[in-house]
Amino acid sequence: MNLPAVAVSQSPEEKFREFLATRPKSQRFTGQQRDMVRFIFIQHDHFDADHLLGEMKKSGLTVSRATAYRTLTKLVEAGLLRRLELGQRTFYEHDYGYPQHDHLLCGRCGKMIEFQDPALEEIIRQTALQMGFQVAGHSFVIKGTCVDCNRARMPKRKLDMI
Amino acid sequence: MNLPAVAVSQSPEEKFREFLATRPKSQRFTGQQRDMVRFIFIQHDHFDADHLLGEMKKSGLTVSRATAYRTLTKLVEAGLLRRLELGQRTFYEHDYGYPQHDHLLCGRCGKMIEFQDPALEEIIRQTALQMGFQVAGHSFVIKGTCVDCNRARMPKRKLDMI
DNA sequence: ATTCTTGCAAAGCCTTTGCAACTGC
DNA sequence: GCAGTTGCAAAGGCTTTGCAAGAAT
Repeated sequence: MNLPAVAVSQSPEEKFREFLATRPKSQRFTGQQRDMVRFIFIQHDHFDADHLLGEMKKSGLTVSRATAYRTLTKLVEAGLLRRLELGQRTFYEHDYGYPQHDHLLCGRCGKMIEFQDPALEEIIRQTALQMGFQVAGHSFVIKGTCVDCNRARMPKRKLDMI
Repeated sequence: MNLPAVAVSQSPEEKFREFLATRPKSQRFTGQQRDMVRFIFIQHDHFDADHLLGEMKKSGLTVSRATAYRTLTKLVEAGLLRRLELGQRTFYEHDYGYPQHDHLLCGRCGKMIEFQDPALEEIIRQTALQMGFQVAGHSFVIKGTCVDCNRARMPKRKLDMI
């Protein structure tokens, strides 16, 4: 958890119930969905479907792969999760109760580091204006090597010399 | 072709030959590879493997799917092509002889619009500095609806009113 | 001649889907 | 009880790979 949370009045579970109830054709809130929402919002991780299934199973919760994918899609539609497309894999992270941000991705350890920069919004706004483009969203990932992996790779002296 | 090309002294084909010859274990330049390099650099498109195979076949050039993928990988390693990961698909575009830039992606027609903004470099530099992150590259895509698709969807009057 | 490349088909990965059984509402 | 959800297994879409035949140096 890198960035300060955003104040929200409803629990993720409540918000999801509400979302389901107010859909064009009302949808149901099931036990598996409840387990998933709770499990996902206990911790603040970036995760993919496979990772989630593994962790839930470890905790004694059972959800089928198909249901996991189907529910993740709904959670995104509900505004609870944000989808991150990295390479060929899809990752998810909290959207509800968490500020908009972007990521640095370490190619060595796979760690994702969050950051915010208001200047980015401005670039997007300006570019869109100039191009007559109507923005729906964006994806921005800086790739490289994180501090820890850098330190591990490079002798201390060399770092001092820089 | 949106942005002005960058002056280069070698043809893409020459550059690729040189790349192959100077690899740790020297690699060969084959007929299929030559066909691909030439074909790719005749036009300035964003394309994926499937699209490339289709267009080449139309032009009477034959390359197997496996070879296409293998050669595209080498062209990226050689610095001739840049890889763009969009959703689950991988796209390619010219890197050699073409300036660094980012993209707007229209969700309706799939068009990719290129743009440059020096402020982005600065954001990357600053963020990396602050996080002790060593940058290797980045991917930045603004998603939404392009001018043409906007016009097509919206009655003219409404546009005038804005 | 040697060693790398090609093409085919098979396999890999992640994700989606058809369908019968099941379960919220 | 009706309509939406689950789980299974099968299928999908894109990419990679093992291997024998072919080509570049």
